[in-house]
Amino acid sequence: MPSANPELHRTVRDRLDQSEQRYTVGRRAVVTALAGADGPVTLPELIELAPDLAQSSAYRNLAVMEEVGIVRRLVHTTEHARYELAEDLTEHHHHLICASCGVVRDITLPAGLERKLDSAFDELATSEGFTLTHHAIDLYGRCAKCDR
Amino acid sequence: MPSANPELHRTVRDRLDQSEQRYTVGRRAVVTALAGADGPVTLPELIELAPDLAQSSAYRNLAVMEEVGIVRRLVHTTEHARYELAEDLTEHHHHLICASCGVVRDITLPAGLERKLDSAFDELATSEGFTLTHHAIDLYGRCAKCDR
DNA sequence: TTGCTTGCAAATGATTTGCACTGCT
DNA sequence: AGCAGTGCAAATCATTTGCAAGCAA
Repeated sequence: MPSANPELHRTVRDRLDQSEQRYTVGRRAVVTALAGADGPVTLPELIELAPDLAQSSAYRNLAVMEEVGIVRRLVHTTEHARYELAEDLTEHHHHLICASCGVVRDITLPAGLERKLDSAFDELATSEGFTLTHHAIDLYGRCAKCDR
Repeated sequence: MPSANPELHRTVRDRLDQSEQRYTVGRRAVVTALAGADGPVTLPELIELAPDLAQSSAYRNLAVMEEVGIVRRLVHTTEHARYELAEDLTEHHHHLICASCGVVRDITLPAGLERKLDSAFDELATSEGFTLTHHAIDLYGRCAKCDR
């Protein structure tokens, strides 16, 4: 997160309060570390940023704060990895993911939109010094079955 | 993948040949299973679709075929999960990922583009019976450091 | 034959959990 | 005091690997 929101800690505390959770030193350390990083952080990185925190506490605090909506964990699934055929063997597509049951469905965007995206993405990446190879878009929601 | 490409197996065999790899029964079973699924598949699912395959062989075949570019594994990182603050605590952003060194940098798209995407995504999801909550876009490439 | 592939069982490594202790409230 | 939070070490679970046997070139 580029710039730390000054009210961040207050907001976090409020949100924890609402869930009858405390804003402990360890949790504050996690939030501060995440807020100071310029991208999502792995657990070893987090512990490097907050060396006083035990590994297990880091995991536990992350879990609590994820539950309460303060932290986001970036993986498609907690459990098993997912595999698919390479794109040049199929066709360019993206994923529609049900946050409730976990199904993942392939979807295709309109060609015009994809073209527009490609150039926008390229421009952005170039300005950051990256050479792009591909992109992935995940849409999260609830599927018809889980929605009722 | 909705419909199985009839030349799929030929292409796969060619690609394996080029890397001095064999197209064995087990590998064919993996490809057939992936081609028949309507989305990316977990390992337990794969084994259900190809029951004669031992778990370890499934993993090994997936690894070989990923190496050769036949299979794609959908995870942000093989090793540690990554965490970040929830979006309502920061701001809506996406990720620029270096495929070589693994760094992940936050990026922001032009507001106009985001708006356009939102409506396009919503429309698409709705037509599939999904109610969208959010989306994630990952741009993959090589960072300046790894690129030279 | 020669070497890649397989299955099984054991090893590895990230994440989780039991338990006793510490520290808020 | 009472209970949530912590650290440590042990447990779990997905994935990987060693090894002996099977199969293709």
